[in-house]
Amino acid sequence: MAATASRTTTSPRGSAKVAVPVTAAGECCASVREPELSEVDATALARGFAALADPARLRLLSLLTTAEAGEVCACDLVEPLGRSQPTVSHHLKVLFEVGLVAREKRGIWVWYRAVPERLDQLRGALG
Amino acid sequence: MAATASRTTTSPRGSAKVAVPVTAAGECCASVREPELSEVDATALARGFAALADPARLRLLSLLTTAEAGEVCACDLVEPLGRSQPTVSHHLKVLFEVGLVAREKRGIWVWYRAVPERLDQLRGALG
DNA sequence: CTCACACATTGACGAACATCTATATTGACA
DNA sequence: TGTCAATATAGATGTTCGTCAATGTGTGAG
Repeated sequence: MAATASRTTTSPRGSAKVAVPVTAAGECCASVREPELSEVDATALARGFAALADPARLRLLSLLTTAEAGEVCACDLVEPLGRSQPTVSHHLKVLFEVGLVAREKRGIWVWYRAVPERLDQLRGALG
Repeated sequence: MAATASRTTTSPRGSAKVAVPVTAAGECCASVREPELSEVDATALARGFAALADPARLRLLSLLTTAEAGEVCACDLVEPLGRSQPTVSHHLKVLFEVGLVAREKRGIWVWYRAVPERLDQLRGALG
């Protein structure tokens, strides 16, 4: 029950805006600053932030974004992370699936690099 | 095993940087752009992003940040969210505990507002 | 004092997650 | 072809999370 319709008491300042949003479902840049963020857009955004909601993945991103070569061999990510190889592989997969990192297989090794455009996209959703 | 030390094969370009970071543990603004983000900083950051990793909470933030009055009564958040009152209360608590929203009790009602500085802080951590 | 309402807390339950060990897959080289 | 190294996948396990119904807490009206 909205406060505006309740009791005989003084209502707490007119009810919340219900302005119908223009937010197209598949739009490029949903943001928290948009009125009435749709459930669909919110779910997509949440998936992005969920990928950032783990210390191991944040540290992976840190290692990748600050790598002077712009890319790092997966084999050089295991030890600094202090987790098992399968765990690191798992986290890299999560980051890859949400588009935060790209990978390229060269011979035996797989090289990972950050995708700054995707980071910017998520940053944009916060402001 | 780092690729640099393995086999007789051509090693994949010198091993990753191991530069000791200056990142003070309790520092204000840890970021993914910092080299060797510490586990402690990463965990703190991850907690922040975890609060953003849910559609319901993102929609709550959207409702709060775009409220023209700058604040919204909790009673006006339940229906637009399409979740039960206890669930909405739970999500507001999560947002409150990570500092993304502030609350003020006035009489029967509780008014919530977004804390843009905190949002900016998380945004800063991405760039 | 008592009732009705706003909001928070509790407890339960299923889903999702982080991590590990073990194993499969892929590519290089002898 | 067979072996070894780098990654990925599978399966298992303990933990965290989102949700709701039920209940508790506090506040204003009568």
